[in-house]
Amino acid sequence: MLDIKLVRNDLEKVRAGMSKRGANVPLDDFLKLDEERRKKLNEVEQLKNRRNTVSKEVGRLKAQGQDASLLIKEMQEEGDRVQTLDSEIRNIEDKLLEILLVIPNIPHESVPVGKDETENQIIRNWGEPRKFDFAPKTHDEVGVGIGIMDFERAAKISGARFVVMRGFGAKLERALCNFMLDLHTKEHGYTEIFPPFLVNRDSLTGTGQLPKFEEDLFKCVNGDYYLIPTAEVPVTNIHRDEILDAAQLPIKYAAYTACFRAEAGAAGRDTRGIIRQHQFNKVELVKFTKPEESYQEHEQLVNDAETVLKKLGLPYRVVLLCTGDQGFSAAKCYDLEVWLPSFNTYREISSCSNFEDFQARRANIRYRPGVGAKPEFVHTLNGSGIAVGRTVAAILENYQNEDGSVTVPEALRPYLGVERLYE
RNA sequence: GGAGGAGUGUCCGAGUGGUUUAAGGAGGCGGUCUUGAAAACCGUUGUACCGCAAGGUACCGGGGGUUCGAAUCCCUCCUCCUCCGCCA
Repeated sequence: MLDIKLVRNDLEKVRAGMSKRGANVPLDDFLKLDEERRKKLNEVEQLKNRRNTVSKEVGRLKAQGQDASLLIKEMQEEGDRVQTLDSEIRNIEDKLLEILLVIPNIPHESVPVGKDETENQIIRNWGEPRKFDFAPKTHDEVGVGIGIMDFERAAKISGARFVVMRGFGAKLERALCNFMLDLHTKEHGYTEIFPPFLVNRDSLTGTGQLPKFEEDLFKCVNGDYYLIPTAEVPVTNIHRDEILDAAQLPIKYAAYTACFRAEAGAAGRDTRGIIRQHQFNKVELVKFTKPEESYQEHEQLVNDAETVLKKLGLPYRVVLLCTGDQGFSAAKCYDLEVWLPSFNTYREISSCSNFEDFQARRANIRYRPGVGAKPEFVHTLNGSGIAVGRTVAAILENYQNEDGSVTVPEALRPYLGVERLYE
């Protein structure tokens, strides 16, 4: 959510930000409503002031046994006006909030202006895509081949975009989760969190998924619960409506969760394999920082996520998303893209965003800069550290052998207990 | 799911319609005293919104209502505790 004062006082900056994104928002309606609200607020507060004064006088008169019926009668009439104004103001505030909640964040100045993913900027590459002396298979061919993935039974049990992982496949998922959590908690200083997978509306509004992206979410039919699309939601909302100590910052959390996405609008895309599933595992990194430190923490967050790929020996590149490709809440976002031989290209495996105070304002997450100082909004950041399902796909494709077996990356051997996966 | 109890400021805690602009205590901050510290004493200590300012308005779990006036009365929702039932 943008600062209402920024919209009011620096409309041009907001307009420029929106146009860089290609977003169309009703800013003029907003300003008109805002002005109307202030006008009515002024009037009603004056009336209330009078009412408060007169009511005290009534109390005083009654305490002295005197008649106050004249004053009471007078206030009865004003009461109606107060009630009307109050409800009008509530109405306007609802509308203002409604608009404010669907305005995306303003991109940071370092973000390249562009309309879609073709204008993203490649920042750096790591590792050399392997040259195969045989025709590499797709990850699902490899997985099905060695009996660790079962799509047919998953379709029977649940439907399309699900997979049953079996034996060392299941163990590989678990090993990767543990490997990533160990890395981030032991070497990068994150505190491990295991949050709820079902959250309420307020949490999803806090991080920006609601009200605009309801169709991407799975909603429970009984109770006001949604399945989390990412651990970002429950973990960021841990500190909703809180005032944090400056000394605590930055707060760094790492969380494993399953993630659930409806993939509305992705029909026909990535239907093969486990690249795009309704349910997938992810280790997520979340930070709460002081505003002046968030961009430096953002770079470090990207490094922390990159370390996972480096240790696994998976070639990847870092991409800075352009204004038109950024998520709704982000001010700046880097994607990590891993090399997938069967696609003959890099595919997103991690997304690391700085939201500045956009989420903090929605979720009311503040900190006190010093003793007695006024609370200010923190900056929130998060990034995949990293998506487990896509990592499985990347390992199966990059580490496959001609006989259909898969070499286990060295970093994972202590977790899996074997050096090679085969049928 | 059923029955009962409870939610007050950073914390504890008083307060069932009118000087409550929320008592009192603890903690924090500032000061006096002291070589220093402790103790004692004095002062101070929430958030948001409107306003150039003076100032005003709102907030006692959330929302709505009654009333000239609500922490206090009514409705509704949420959370926590106790007991019962069910349950991994």
